[in-house]
Amino acid sequence: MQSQKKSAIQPERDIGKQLRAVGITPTQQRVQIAEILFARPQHLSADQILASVNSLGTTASKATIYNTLGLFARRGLIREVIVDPVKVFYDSNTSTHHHFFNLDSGELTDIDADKVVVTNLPELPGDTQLEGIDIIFRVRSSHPHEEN
Amino acid sequence: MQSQKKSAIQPERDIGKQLRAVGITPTQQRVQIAEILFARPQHLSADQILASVNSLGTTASKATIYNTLGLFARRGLIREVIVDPVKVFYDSNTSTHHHFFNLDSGELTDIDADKVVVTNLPELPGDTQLEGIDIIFRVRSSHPHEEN
DNA sequence: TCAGTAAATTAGATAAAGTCTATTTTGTTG
DNA sequence: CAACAAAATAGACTTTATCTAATTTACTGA
Repeated sequence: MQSQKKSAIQPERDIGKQLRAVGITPTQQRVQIAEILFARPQHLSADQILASVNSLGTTASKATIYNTLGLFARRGLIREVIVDPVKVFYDSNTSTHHHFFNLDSGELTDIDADKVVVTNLPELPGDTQLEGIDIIFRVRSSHPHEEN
Repeated sequence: MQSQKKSAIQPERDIGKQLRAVGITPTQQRVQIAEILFARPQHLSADQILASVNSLGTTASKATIYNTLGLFARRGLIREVIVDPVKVFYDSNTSTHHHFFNLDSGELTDIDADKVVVTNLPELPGDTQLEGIDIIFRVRSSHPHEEN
C-alpha cells in the first residue's frame, strides 16, 4: 500500500477501472474528463469540458477532448445529444430518457423515459438497424413571442 | 391580360401569393428558393439550395439563402431539422411527421405521424410553451458494425 | 412616371465548432 | 531500462453560419 489517504474515495482508481472495463486505457486526461462528466448526470459541450479540465490544474488539448468524447460515446459511456445547431452536447446519463430543449436559453433538461410513452414504432428502412431514438420537446420561455 | 402563356401553370405567381399570404415580400431570390423547396417534400441543406439556385440562372448570395431560410422557418413555411451535427436540414414538409436519420449515409427520410404514437406527454417546465416535438430514429446501414 | 424611402441583397470578413496532421510524450511490456 | 505502440499536442485547416457596411431593388404616393 503506497501510503495514500485510504478513507477518501479514490475516484481516479474507480474511474480507471470503469474505463478499463470498456477497453479504454485510463490516461490522465481521460480520467479527468470522465470525472467531470460522471460527477453527476449532466449535459456538457466540448468547450465546457475543455474549460473544466484546464481550470483543474490538469491540461488537455482540444484535440484530446474531442478524441475522448468521441471514444466515450462509441463505447456507450456517454450519449451525444444533437439539438443545438451550433454544438453537440454530451450527456453523462445513458439510461433511456428524453429531453426538453429551451430554444431561448439553450438549456437542455432531462425527461424521464416513463413520462413519455411511444407505441407503434415504424418499421426500419431496409437493411438498417436502430441505433437510438431521440425525442426532443422544443420549448420557448413564455413571453409574448415575437415573430419576424 | 398581358399576352402571356395562360395554359401553363405559373408557379412564380402562385408562390408569390403564398409568400404574400404569410407577409413575405416575394422577391426574385425568395421565389426561386421557394420554388426549389416546394417542388416536392424534401430535406435540403442551405448549401444544396445555394447550389440549386445558382445553377438555375438566378443568383442568390449565401447571406440571402440563410436569411430566407430563417424567414421561411419563422413563418412556418418550412421546418428546420437538427439531426446532423454539422448542418441544418430544411424540410419543406410541414405536416406533423418524424424522421429516420441514417448515420452512415447522412440520409434523412420521413416517417408518417401515424406510424408513431406518443402518449403521456410530460408537463412542460415552468413558464415555457411547446414549440414542437422532434422524434428521430437514428439508424445505421446494416453491416457488421465496427466499434472503436 | 418618377422620386424618395424602406426593405432586401450582396461580397466578403468574421466567428465558432470540429477535424486533421505531423510531432512529441506517455504508458506498457519484456 | 529499452523499445514500441498508443495517446496527446499545437496549430493549421475546414465547414457552417453570422455579421457588416455598402449597393440594389421594390413599393409608395404625388
